Amino acid sequence: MATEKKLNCVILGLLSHEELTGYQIKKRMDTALQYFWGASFGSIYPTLNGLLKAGFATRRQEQENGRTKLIYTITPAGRQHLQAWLAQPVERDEVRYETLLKLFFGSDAGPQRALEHIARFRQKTEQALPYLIKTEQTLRSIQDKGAAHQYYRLTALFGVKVYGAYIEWCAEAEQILTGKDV
Amino acid sequence: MATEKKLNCVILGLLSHEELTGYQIKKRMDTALQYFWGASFGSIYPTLNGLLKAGFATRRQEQENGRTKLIYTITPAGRQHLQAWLAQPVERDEVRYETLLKLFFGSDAGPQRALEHIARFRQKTEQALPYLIKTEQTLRSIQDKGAAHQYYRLTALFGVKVYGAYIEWCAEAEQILTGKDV
DNA sequence: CTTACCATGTAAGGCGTTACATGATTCA
DNA sequence: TGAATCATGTAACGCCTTACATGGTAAG
Repeated sequence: MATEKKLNCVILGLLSHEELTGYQIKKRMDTALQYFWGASFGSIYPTLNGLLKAGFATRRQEQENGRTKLIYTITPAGRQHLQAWLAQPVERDEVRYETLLKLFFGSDAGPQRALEHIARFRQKTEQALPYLIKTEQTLRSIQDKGAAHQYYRLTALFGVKVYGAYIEWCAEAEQILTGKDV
Repeated sequence: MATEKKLNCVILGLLSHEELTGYQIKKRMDTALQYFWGASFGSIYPTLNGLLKAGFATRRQEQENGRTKLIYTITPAGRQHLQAWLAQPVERDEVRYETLLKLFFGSDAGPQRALEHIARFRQKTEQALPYLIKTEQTLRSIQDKGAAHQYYRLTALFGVKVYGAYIEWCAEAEQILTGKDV
């Protein structure tokens, strides 16, 4: 079956928990999945159509205050497909840190430039960290109320750990670049 | 100029340090850049041709034991282009953790499955970590001999920190899933 | 009244992977 | 002699982002 398209599985996964519109799916990606997966509207809507055609989801229209919503629901076939994918080993985790690229090649540009890149990286990280910490704490407190919470918590914890490591690294990198390093 | 293609910059960056063949470039990506950037031959060779056409690199042929090598060298225009890119703020760092996806949606599949995914993730991480630690230590010891080493060290240190966080997370996640968590 | 948000989609174009195709050398 | 490594490239195909296109509602 030649490597399943991941976005299919992400969306199927989200739909396995609750009915959603395309717009809401995008919001989940920008919040709960933010630190480990992302997608744009331009890929979400066509993917939803693909899911429909494949019989993995159905949709219905609803009006809410004059706004038309297309609400997607996962089908039994969709659940089955998702479970099959979930059971398979991970093919590949991918990272692409442009920040590290700019540091790796940054010796000619000098420490000032490197420190700027690190500062921006730190800022983004520090901005996202409180959300992650709060999410992890919330999920911890309710993990006995619904099996899924424990699994969400796992991923939030990952974010907390990794973002924490980012911040530590920023501090050490700054020390090294300013010569305050041992 | 509509967002520079990153692989151009990665390759230009590598060439700014030393002359390389396409094959060697691939090797650098599989070792030194491994934990923050990757690319396949199918993208490297066409990109090298693009660099040639753009005037950012030149190449010459050499024979070594009957093997034909095409060795690429960065041009002044290439260096200038690289420096301009280096000076611009990072547009986006990207991560895509399939492992976390499988955990996030993994409640129906149960803890056993989740633990398997974590075990494989841990294994890959533990396998790569010694290389990172050794690299960081080596670069630390020689960072006064050549400015670039300090910048390499920064990225190796990033790898050490982040992979360390991965391992910590694996341990905690296992505790949570096996109910040994507080 | 205007900005932000809710809501859905298409089109163009770029980027990248996989698979294919070829061929030499080195080492066990 | 067979496997691994060195070495270069193309073609098909898929996936995704950006930009475009549209239109309603809520809040300040």
